[in-house]
Amino acid sequence: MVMNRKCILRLSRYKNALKRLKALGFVKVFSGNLADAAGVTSSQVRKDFSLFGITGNRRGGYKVDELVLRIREILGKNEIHKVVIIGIGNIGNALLRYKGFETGGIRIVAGFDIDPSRYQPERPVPILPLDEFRSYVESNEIKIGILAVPDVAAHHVSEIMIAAGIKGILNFAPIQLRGADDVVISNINLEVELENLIYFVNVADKSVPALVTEDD
Amino acid sequence: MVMNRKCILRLSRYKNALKRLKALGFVKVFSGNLADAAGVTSSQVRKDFSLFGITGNRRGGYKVDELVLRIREILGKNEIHKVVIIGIGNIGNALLRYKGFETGGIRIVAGFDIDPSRYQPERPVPILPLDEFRSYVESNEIKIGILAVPDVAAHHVSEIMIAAGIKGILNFAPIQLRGADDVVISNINLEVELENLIYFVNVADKSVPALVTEDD
DNA sequence: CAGCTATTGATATATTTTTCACAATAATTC
DNA sequence: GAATTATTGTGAAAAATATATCAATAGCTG
Ligand SMILES: NC(=O)c1ccc[n+]([C@@H]2O[C@H](COP(=O)([O-])OP(=O)(O)OC[C@H]3O[C@@H](n4cnc5c(N)ncnc54)[C@H](O)[C@@H]3O)[C@@H](O)[C@H]2O)c1
Ligand SMILES: NC(=O)c1ccc[n+]([C@@H]2O[C@H](COP(=O)([O-])OP(=O)(O)OC[C@H]3O[C@@H](n4cnc5c(N)ncnc54)[C@H](O)[C@@H]3O)[C@@H](O)[C@H]2O)c1
Repeated sequence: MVMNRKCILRLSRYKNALKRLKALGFVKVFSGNLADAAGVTSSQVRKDFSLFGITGNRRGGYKVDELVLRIREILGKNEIHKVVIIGIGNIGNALLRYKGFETGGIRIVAGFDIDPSRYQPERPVPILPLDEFRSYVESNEIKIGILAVPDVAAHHVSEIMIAAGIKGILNFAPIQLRGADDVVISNINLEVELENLIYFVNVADKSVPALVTEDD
Repeated sequence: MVMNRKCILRLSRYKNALKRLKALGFVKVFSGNLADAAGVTSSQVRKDFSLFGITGNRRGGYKVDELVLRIREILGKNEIHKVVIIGIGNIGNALLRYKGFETGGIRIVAGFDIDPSRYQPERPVPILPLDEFRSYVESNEIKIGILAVPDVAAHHVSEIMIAAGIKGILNFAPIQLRGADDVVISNINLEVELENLIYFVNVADKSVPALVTEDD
C-alpha cells in the first residue's frame, strides 16, 4: 500500500480536528470542514482517506463518530500505549507531569535517569535507575521510549534503548539519531525549529512576504 | 529562488553536524561526510548548497570554518536573536531553564503568564504579566515567540502575539494554528509524534519492517 | 609535470506528494 | 418521483522533492 509518514501525521491531525468539531456539535463533516480545521485541502483529506479505505457518503460527508473510531483503529489507538522516558531533567519532567497524553491513549509509565538524586521509586510513575531499564522494559513489554538526556549521552542511551527492545524513539537531543532498521526514530530538534523561524522571519523582513505556515 | 522549508531545516542540521565534525578535528569535509552525519544523500547536500550558492573545491571538499560561517550567514545566525515565551508551565519552564539555546545564538529574554504566582519580574530572565507583553515586545523589538499555554487559550494568545508584532511562533499547543500571511508558525505536536511512532511500531510488528527513520 | 583519481556542480531522471477534474451518486427540492 | 445539487472517490496531471549521472576539474602521485 502506498502510504507515507506524512499521511499518518495528517490522520492524527484529522483526529484532533474531529475532537474539536465534535465539541462544537458537529455530527457529520465534509472533507472541506476537516481540511479547514487541519490546514490542508479537501482533496488531500479525501485522498488520505481513500488510501486507508475510509469512505463516507456522497453528498452526505462523514459521520464524526464513525470517522474518529476508524482513524483510531488505523492508528492503533483503541488501546492504551505505555511509554517510558529516559532523562528526567527539564524536558523529561515536563513530559512526565503532562496530563494531556492519557486522554489520547498514551500513558507515561516510568522514568529513568543515572542521577540518584532523581530516583523516586515509590511514586505512581516511578523514576528508576537506568540499570533497571532493560528488565523493566522487557517485563512490561514497552515498545516506545522518549529520549531526553544531554546530547553527549544520546547516542549511547539510544543503543541501550534499542538493545532492550524499544522499537520507537522520540528523541529530543539535538543530534540526528540513526537507528536499526526495525526501529523508528522521530527527532524533535527545537533549536533547528527556532532557527527556521528566524530564517523565514528574516527573509520576510527583507523581501517578499514568505507566506509560509508549516509544521513538523 | 527555489528553496523550501525542508531545505532550510537541513541547512540547520548541516550546521549542527559541522559543529560535531569540527570537534572531531575535521578541517575540511566532503558532501558525503555531511550526508552521513545528517542522514541524507550526498547529492542532497550538494543540491542544497547549490541552491544557496555555496561552493567547495572539486576534489577538495568544503572548508569547515568557511562552510559554518556561510550557513550561519544564510540562516541569519551571526547575530543573537531574542525570543520570548508565553505560558510558563511545564514546557515553558523547561525551555526557560535550557542553557543550550544561547550557544546557538538564541536568547530567551522573558516569559509571560496570566497566573500571578508565576511572576518573577526581578530575575535575569523575568517572568511578567501577560498585560505587559505588547509593550515589552514592541520596545525590545522581539520577533519570535514560543507559545506554551493550554490548548484552549492557544488561539487567543496567538492573536495577542501577532497583534504585538511577533512574526514567528513556535507553538506547543496541540491545535493547528493559522496565522496571518506574514507570520510563520511552526507547530510542535508531541502527541501526534507519539501516535506516529505507535503506528509504525505497530505495522512493523504485524507485517514487513517499516524501515522508517524520519524527522520533522 | 603528465597522468590519474576523487569530488564537485549541474543537468537529467526518478520518485513522491499534492492538486485537479470529473463521473458516480446520495440527499434535497419541487 | 424526476430534476437538481452537492459531495465523494479516484485516476490523471502537475508540482515538488530526491536521486543518479557525468563532464569538468582540483588535488594527488610518481
Ligand atoms: N530543556 C529544553 O528546553 C531543551 C530544548 C532543546 C533541546 N533539549 C535537549 O533535550 C535533552 C534534555 O534536555 P534537558 O534540558 O531536559 O536536560 P537536563 O540536563 O535538564 O536533563 C538531562 C537528564 O538526563 C540525565 N542523564 C544524563 N546522562 C544520562 C544517561 N546516560 N542515562 C540516563 N539519564 C542521563 C541527567 O541526570 C538529567 O536528569 C538535551 O539533549 C537537550 O539538548 C532540551
Ligand atoms: N508538558 C508537556 O509535556 C506537553 C506535551 C505536549 C503538549 N503540551 C502542550 O503544551 C502546552 C503547555 O503545556 P504545559 O504542560 O506546560 O501546561 P501548564 O498547564 O503546565 O502551563 C501552562 C501555563 O500557561 C499559563 N496560561 C494559561 N492561560 C494563559 C494565557 N491566556 N496567557 C498566558 N499564560 C497562560 C498558565 O498559567 C500556565 O503557567 C499545552 O498546550 C499542552 O497541551 C505539553
